[in-house]
Amino acid sequence: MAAELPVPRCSVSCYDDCVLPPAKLTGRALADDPIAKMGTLVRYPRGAEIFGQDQPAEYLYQVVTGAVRTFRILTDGRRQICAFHLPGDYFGLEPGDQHASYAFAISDVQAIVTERELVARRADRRRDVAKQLLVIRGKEIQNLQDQTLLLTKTAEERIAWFILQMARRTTSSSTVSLPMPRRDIADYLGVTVETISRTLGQLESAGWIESMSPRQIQLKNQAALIRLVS
Amino acid sequence: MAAELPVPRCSVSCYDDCVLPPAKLTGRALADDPIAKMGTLVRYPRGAEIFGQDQPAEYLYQVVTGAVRTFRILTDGRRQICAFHLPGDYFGLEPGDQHASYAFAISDVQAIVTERELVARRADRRRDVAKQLLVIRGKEIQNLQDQTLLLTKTAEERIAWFILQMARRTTSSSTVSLPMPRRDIADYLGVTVETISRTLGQLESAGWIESMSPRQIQLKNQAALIRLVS
DNA sequence: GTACAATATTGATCTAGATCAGAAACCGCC
DNA sequence: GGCGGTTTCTGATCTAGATCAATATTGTAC
Repeated sequence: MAAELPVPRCSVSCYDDCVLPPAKLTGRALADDPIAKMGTLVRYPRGAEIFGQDQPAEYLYQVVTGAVRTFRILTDGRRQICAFHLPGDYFGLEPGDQHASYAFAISDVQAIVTERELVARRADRRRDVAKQLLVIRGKEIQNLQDQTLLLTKTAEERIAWFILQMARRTTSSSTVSLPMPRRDIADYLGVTVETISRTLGQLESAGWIESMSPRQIQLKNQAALIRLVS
Repeated sequence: MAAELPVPRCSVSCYDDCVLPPAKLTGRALADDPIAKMGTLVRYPRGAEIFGQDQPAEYLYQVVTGAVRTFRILTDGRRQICAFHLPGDYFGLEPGDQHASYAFAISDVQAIVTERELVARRADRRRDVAKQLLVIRGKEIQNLQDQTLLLTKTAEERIAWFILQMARRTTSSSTVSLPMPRRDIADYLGVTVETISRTLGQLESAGWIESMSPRQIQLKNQAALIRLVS
């Protein structure tokens, strides 16, 4: 399952249509981002392990296309999804020098992979690199704050929030793609898959969303969803 | 309620015995910590507001004595405690330039207060300052990861975890002090005060803890608590 | 296309913890 | 010390969402 770092092949995936076209983000990343410029583009096939918990954290990753989940396995066997990483997002910059989570490719993934040590050395000399590292951690803090806030809310609020967040992070059209299976969403929001299903059903009955397929939903009444998460 | 920055007075508090004697931590902070050296010591009386949500985040704080809570007020009126800050802990280094939370003194507090702009300028020139900022954010990420993990667990596990964490963060003796009221613990752990009370009662019946007073408990069977949070 | 496995939905119970209500303990103050 | 407000504890219900169980749908491989 583990993918060696240079994996220069990419199978065709049924989820390819679920993810954001990478063009503009790659452009931004390569132009404005001092770290991405240092790295090399690596491809991971769907389901591949990008890194494992407790492995040495040697690389820093930025998603270019596809979707990545990072998660931890708890002692009771439960799985906690830490985050979903979409094009433009960084992951793998752990507080320690060991990965605190697993990272797997949800769909086929292209990512810019940079040696952490190289980044660290560069940050010593260049302020913009040091600044960028601080910004990456700042974003991660905000995501975690959102997640903790979320975990104190009702299932309906969590799921509405998740849909809106995915809408914001992927295409801005009213069609939201959920590249990950229900199990992942459940483990991220701290509810069961059954609750996800039921609640999506309720939101659809209310006429606020419409499900095209399990991985593709339409926003019919975004304002109502926003009011719900307020 | 808002405390102007130089508040050079300190009333005597009944909670003074609940907090860690500051000597060794202050020593470490001033000696090893390149940021703390830049700041000035400020006192806040119990209950004082240190900063408010949406205020410009001009300062960075490090607790020297006492305890601070940071929290957010949600749109539904509920209060979410973000963190408790004990001697040695930094707070106020927001991802943005506005505070995302309130900070209040739980007991009388002494804190080293440093201008963020000064820190930022210094970080441009000195690698150790830039590094320290990254470390502070790294610690915050770990705390938030712990909290998200916690919020998916049962009330008993959350409370046992909280006691152990407080034991670790304050004196290492078997007596744990909880300087904050039950309401704060409840809002931090995402349970009700009633559940806190009942669960502490259960832990006491099990012979794992013994409550000296509401704010002071003895660990009778630390191993059992650790097994519980595993 | 057909078949099989994985994923998602729907239905019927059960329970941890919320909520509501009140009693007891504690603290600061005079 | 005794008083009044806050904090904590205890008891009785209620409910959101978990769990258990079965069915339906979807995607993949042949």
